[in-house]
Amino acid sequence: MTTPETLSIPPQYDPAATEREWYSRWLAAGAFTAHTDQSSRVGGDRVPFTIVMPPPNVTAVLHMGHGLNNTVQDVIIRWRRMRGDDALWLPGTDHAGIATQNVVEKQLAREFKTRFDLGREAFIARTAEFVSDTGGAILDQLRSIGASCDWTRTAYTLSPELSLAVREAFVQLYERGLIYRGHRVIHWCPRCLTSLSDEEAEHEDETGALYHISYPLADDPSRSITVATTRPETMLGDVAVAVHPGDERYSDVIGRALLLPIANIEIPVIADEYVDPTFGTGAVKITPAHDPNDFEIGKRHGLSMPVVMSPQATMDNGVDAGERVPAQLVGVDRFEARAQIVEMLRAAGRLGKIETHRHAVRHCYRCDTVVEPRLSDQWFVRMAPLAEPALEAVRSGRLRIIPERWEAVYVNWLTNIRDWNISRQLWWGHRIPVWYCEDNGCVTVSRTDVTECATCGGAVRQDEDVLDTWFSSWLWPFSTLGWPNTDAEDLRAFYPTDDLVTAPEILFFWVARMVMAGYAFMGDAPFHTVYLHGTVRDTDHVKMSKSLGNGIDPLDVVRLFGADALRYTVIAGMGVGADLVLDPNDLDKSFAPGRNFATKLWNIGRFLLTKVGDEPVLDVTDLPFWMLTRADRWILARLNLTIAECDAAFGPARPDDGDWRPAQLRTGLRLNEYAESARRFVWNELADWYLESVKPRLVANGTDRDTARAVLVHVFDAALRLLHPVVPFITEDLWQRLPERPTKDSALLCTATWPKIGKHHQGATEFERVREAVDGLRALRAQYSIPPGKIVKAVIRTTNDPALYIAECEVIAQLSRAQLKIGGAVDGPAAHTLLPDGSDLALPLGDLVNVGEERAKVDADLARLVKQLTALRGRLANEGFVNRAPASVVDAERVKEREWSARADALRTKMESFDG
RNA sequence: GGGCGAGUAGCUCAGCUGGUUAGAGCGCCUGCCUUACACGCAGGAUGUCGGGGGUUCGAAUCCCUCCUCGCCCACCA
Repeated sequence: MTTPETLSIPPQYDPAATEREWYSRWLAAGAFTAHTDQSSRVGGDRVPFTIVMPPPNVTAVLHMGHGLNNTVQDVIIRWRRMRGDDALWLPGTDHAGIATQNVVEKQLAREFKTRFDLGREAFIARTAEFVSDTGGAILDQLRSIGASCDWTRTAYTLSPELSLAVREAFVQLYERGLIYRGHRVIHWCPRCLTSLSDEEAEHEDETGALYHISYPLADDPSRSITVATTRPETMLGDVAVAVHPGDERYSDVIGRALLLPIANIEIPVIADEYVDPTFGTGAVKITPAHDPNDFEIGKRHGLSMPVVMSPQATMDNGVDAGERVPAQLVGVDRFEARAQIVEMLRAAGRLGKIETHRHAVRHCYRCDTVVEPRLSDQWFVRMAPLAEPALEAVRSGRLRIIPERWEAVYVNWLTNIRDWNISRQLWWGHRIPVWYCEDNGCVTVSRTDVTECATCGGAVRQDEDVLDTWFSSWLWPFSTLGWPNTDAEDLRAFYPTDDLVTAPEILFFWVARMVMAGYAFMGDAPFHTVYLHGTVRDTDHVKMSKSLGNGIDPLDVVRLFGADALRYTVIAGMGVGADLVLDPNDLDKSFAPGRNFATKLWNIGRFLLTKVGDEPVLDVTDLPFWMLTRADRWILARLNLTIAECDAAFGPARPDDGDWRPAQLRTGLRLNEYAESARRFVWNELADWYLESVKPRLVANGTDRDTARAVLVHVFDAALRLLHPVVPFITEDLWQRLPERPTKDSALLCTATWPKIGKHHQGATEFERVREAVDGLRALRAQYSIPPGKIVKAVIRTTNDPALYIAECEVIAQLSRAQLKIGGAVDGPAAHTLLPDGSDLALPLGDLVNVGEERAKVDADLARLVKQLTALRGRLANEGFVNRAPASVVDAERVKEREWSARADALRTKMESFDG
């Protein structure tokens, strides 16, 4: 037998070594691997629970946003794993078309090269090499925060398997008439040299100018029409000026010609309902190739559509432009051209007033360049038919979004959905599976590569463009499981998945589109719950980002405090859907909650384990009622309550019968409440009360020691299970050190079962009376400034069953440092406290009376000063000025110190005489 | 322009469908290195729950209104 003293538990918890050790043991045991054949959907005996990880960009480096996102997923998946589900958390990365291409192009730029110098094949090879060298590093980083992903199923959007899915999806949609090639004005990034979807061109409010330009009538130069524009450089592409058909100011000029300044071209005045006669001058210049509205008007009126800018957004005579752009402007950047054209107009006397104007300008979401509307040929997905089932999913309760308020945003977007431009003029991505015949121009859309024209056998050429990155991401919940092979075991076992955890920023980019794809290709929603968490921000509430330099590297936090501290801080500190505010300049403070809790947990374990020893313990359920003390029954009851609270906070894992009932829509996944319940139990109940009260029982030999050991181990075992999802490493390490016990059901805590609510014992709340007595005594001690070391005598006179207090006398004495007498008279003056059960708690005062009064007086005198100081100090400390307090504060502090030290001396003298 | 969210202790935030004395962490104050833990223990202070109305026996919680922030969406040139 090993005696408690010989057990070796390091006094300091070493996160680095512990985390490395346990993570590799979990991996070695295959603890994270889901088992296809265990899924109840294919005849197994476990209900599947699946989360697909939002794939980070393959070249990404872990930041706090990832840390938060993946911690949430890990807490959920570990919870389900312990609940006995066939839990699958499927990890992977996204090839991230534009983002990755940009990274490699930047590398090339340092070598003074462009991708065109390399050519398409060499560029793709180089990018692929870069990705295979450095890519996926983020997945390794996720291991260090404890992510329990099934790494055997790691996916990548550009892998052969997923590329097959992409091609299948494209062809299917084309065959269903949902993909088409369109000729229209799209958002064009002149830096990335590609088109963008509406979602990728982000609005940003900017102060610009509204330039008024007068266009003279061709046949009467004395008259002119004034138009207003924020983009004068596009005037060279004007093909008309439009007015409202009912606008009397212009009724006589409709149909007549205007002379477009600079270009010196005649353009007509046309009438169109689109024009708002009350806005500006009521006349609008029409530039069909560089404005989506003008494009529509142009189509209605059969106007030509001259392109006057190059793809790089320099002025240029493009398609249909003739010589509109004068030689001096060709090649000039659009913003420089704007300035020059304004000057030219001024010189020609055609420039009117210039007003400052606030308006939204669209920017490229990858490089922030101002997007240029541009006429071109692109591939589009017809979205309205796809949106229908996605809307129905939310309306019927098949799909819930947490927090609920995002549902309205989701519905609004889907209701007003526009077609999705999916072609990108990039090289890094899935090439569009369309081939054009060189001879007859016929188009072949194919699942397999095409080498010759199907009709004429002539040479074919594949479409040069690649697909939007999100065209592969939207297939993620099923492409990663084996689709388009609909017989794939994983697909049958795990689709539909369960929860999707992500940030609201990609609700449209990704989440809504996944729902649409789920219905379009699998006939069902890809998941039943979308959990949208907040954003990580700094103390100024600015979103953390590497470029702003206000980020926190999660790996720094892991290094300093351990992964558990990071995880606990993040989970406990974040309400559902709320942002998480952390201070990048004070990691100690930001992660104190997690660090402190991990240390506390370690110390609880260290104490408990050394006292309990390593002989096997009894099963607590076998212990007869009479062997349990009040403290035992109380802590067992608190454990039951805590389990219930944790279960309630997590909520139902899935809807009972396919659809969520209205009452369930807002329940569950309150991870902060779960963490707080578990923390409160181990710290404020187990450590502060039970552990303290059980100390004497553990040093004495006999059956009561065994009872205490059994309860202690049982309760701590359960607590570690409850805490495991949020702090997996430290709980696993402590759990492994617990002595042999009948309830140990797994070699690893990681795969052990979630605690169940145990037997309810009679009188489980009686221990509360002990707590109240101790609280009462402690309060009296504080009130009368009794030194901590001094043992006082106290008397409890109870109208209830005095046996309760008698039996717990030792515990009360231990916790309050009082010699307790039950019943009897009190000699001389005494301080009294009425306990909640009606008992009278009396503390004989002797000489203490005066001390108490004096103390009360001092307190009253200084209360206001202290109050003000506290507030002021708090504010100053918070602003970092704690050492530079204004003189008045320092003075006030001094006064207070002097007062206190004088009074304290007097008190001390009195106390000493009392002690003697 | 439309929609949504937030405003609760010095700071960051919980407080769900209205019900004892409004909570936590950090910070602050007092006292303790009490052989598990000073990243701790014990005790303590601090809130006209953004302002103003209303509903109710009762409101931080429901309704109206105003103020201040933040986010999302949007083709008025």
